[in-house]
Amino acid sequence: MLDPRTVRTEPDAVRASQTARGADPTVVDRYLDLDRSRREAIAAFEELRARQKQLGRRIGPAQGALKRADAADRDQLQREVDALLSEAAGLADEVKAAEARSAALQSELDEVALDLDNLVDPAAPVGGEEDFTVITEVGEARDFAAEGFEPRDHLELGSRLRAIDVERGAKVSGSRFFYLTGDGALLELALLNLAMSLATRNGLTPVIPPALVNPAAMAATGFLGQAAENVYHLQDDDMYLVGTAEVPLAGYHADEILPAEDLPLHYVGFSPCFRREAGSHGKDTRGIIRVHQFDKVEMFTYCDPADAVAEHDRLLSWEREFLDQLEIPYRVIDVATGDLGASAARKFDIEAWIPTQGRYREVTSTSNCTTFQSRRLNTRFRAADGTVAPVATLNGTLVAMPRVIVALLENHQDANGDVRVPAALQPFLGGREWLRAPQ
RNA sequence: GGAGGCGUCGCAUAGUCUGGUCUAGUGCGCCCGCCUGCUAAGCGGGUUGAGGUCUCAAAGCCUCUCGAGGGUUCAAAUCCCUCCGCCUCCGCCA
Repeated sequence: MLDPRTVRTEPDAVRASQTARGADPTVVDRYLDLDRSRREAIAAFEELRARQKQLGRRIGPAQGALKRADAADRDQLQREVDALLSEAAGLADEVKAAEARSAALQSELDEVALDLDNLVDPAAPVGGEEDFTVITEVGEARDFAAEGFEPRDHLELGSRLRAIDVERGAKVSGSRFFYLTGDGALLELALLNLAMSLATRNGLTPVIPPALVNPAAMAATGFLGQAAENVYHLQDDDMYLVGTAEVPLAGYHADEILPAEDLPLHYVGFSPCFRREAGSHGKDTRGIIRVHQFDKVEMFTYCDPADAVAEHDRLLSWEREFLDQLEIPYRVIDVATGDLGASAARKFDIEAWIPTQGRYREVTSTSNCTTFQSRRLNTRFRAADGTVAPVATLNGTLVAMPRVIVALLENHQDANGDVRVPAALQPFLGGREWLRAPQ
């Protein structure tokens, strides 16, 4: 949700931002029209309501006087009370009508406001999905030809190691489900522990949140908008399965005013993630690149909006630190305006090199949502001078398990199909240097 | 799943039975000022959030806000309904 004052005072900037995203800029004008009508309706209602209150305050005393009155005064007072009551009754109807009109315009405005995406950061590259800019490339893709063997893909490696089982996943749950077994299961736990130790060393607070949330939490994070078709909904209980820990971490401080001295707040949540993957039939059908359920470690920051850009860089640096430790080649891209998602002003993706695909694939993503998300969540902070204002929120992936496992297996395989364990991960795998197929 | 109790402006509490004098009182905490070698005490004032209006801005004025949403009424913290949360007891259960 944008600040209404921004739309009012800088409509051109909002239009330009919408255009950069490939979204509709004329929403701004519909918004401004409705906003004007709404404010007129509020003024009309409040004026009537004030009159009603003034009138109402005279009724009690008048009735009291009537009760105590002598017979002589009674008729006169009775007439006065009756007059007051009938005037108040008429006014009550007007108030009710004016209030209804004002409420109707408010909800219309709220509806239109949903079509206004966050203002893009001027630093973000303008364009569509393909117009990202590459910020940096780290590490080098192995030359398997020079090493004299053809790399196996993650599913082949995972099956050989008895680490990944998609057949039984499909048997029990359907396509896009999988089991991690043996070293596969241990590998996820090792990645989790490495991530958590890195996060706590950097001062983040670990959180294990609920993965099932109510409609308010889901809506406030914006996932019931265009992403709604990818969200699992439990009809009987009207609950949603989260697609990321961002949802419960964002909802954590909803409707709160945080003391400025507590900021920035850094959380790191570990949760299962559920995604329906509607509309991606036929895409990434092999292996565990795209699945309906996986586990993820997600960072979430609440901060003073003035610090948001610096905090965004911190999240990115923590993501990079993690991949550096896994010795996986990757590149960092600055996502283009057309591919940001409604909440983000700017987004950096880290893409790991996947040898058997011969290209980079997204493994983590970090977004600066500025105050867009917090306005809907109603999460604010009290500055030193006592003023209250929306906080900025940012999120970033530390580990999305399946994709990191894919990158790890493929990049660290040897000619036999065994997989080298990077040094940083060894302490979390009982000191083992290799994952080898069981006999 | 069943029965009962509770939810008030940071915290604690009054008000709800019996609707209007609640423009929500009081204590504590916090902030400002006075007083004072300093500190404490004492004295005075302030202290929810949102929206609207006015304004360069502020002050001011108005409306809403007593867990949430509806209803009754000229008028709701107060009466009625639904929902949410917490507590106690019973049942079931990892």
